[in-house]
Amino acid sequence: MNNTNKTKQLDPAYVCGHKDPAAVRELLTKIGDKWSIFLVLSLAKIHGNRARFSELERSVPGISQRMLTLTLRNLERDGLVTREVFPEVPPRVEYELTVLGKSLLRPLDGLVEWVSVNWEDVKKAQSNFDSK
Amino acid sequence: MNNTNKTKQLDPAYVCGHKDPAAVRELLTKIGDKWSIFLVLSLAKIHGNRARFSELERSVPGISQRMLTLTLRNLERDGLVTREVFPEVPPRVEYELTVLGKSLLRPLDGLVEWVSVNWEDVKKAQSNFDSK
DNA sequence: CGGGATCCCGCCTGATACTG
DNA sequence: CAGTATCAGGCGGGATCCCG
Repeated sequence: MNNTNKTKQLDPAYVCGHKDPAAVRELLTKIGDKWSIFLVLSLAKIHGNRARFSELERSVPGISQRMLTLTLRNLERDGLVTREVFPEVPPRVEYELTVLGKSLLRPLDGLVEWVSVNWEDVKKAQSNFDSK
Repeated sequence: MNNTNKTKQLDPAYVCGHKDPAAVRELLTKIGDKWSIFLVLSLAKIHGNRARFSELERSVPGISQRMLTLTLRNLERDGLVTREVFPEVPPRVEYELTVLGKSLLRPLDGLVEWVSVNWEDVKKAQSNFDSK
């Protein structure tokens, strides 16, 4: 948990002052990563939040084997997914969202919701900006 | 919202039963951008959500002039900030969060909150992972 | 003061090949 | 099947110079 606790829900100062901005930025960088969110969200919608390597590879078209591996490693390192290796032939490895990983889905949904509501405005602003 | 309901279940990019995945990813990429969030959050905590170029440069330590300019341009293009030039000598330019920009603070705060609560766990997971 | 224009390097990432 | 190893291209971003 955190120590300082001046919780003002929407006060911008809270956003900037209260918490280490580097940590926030680090998280957002992770989240902003193309493959990370696709993987987290893919796992989120899979039954049991669990899938093996090849399943994930198929469920995230366009991802290279390399990036799939690297991204999964990072997610594992961050404690967002678990990696379980089964000593079989051929080998089988399953990845699963942790409780921590699932908890991230909630704030993530907040952003997704924001996109649903405001994305058209953003696109409109963009095309308007570009036409000048 | 409006997009055709051709919900491709197998579309990897399809986000958890939500809208346009590319848009979500695009937003997250923007948000994940180091300087973008720092600028948005800086503006958020400034009185009137308004500041001039040099103020922002000072309030976001480490940002280069180039990135400040580029990032502000992008934010303006996305309709998140406005840019107002005053025909003076020396020139003065002020940037201000738009209503749209401010609305983004709310979901953003959700992530910040998540960091406050879970960041230690993430760090713990990381060091634990690294020590193996 | 608030940029625009260039140069340039590091790292991210994709493609390809190999392996337990 | 689930990776690792290696090479190469792109580009994000800093540093620098200049201008209205």
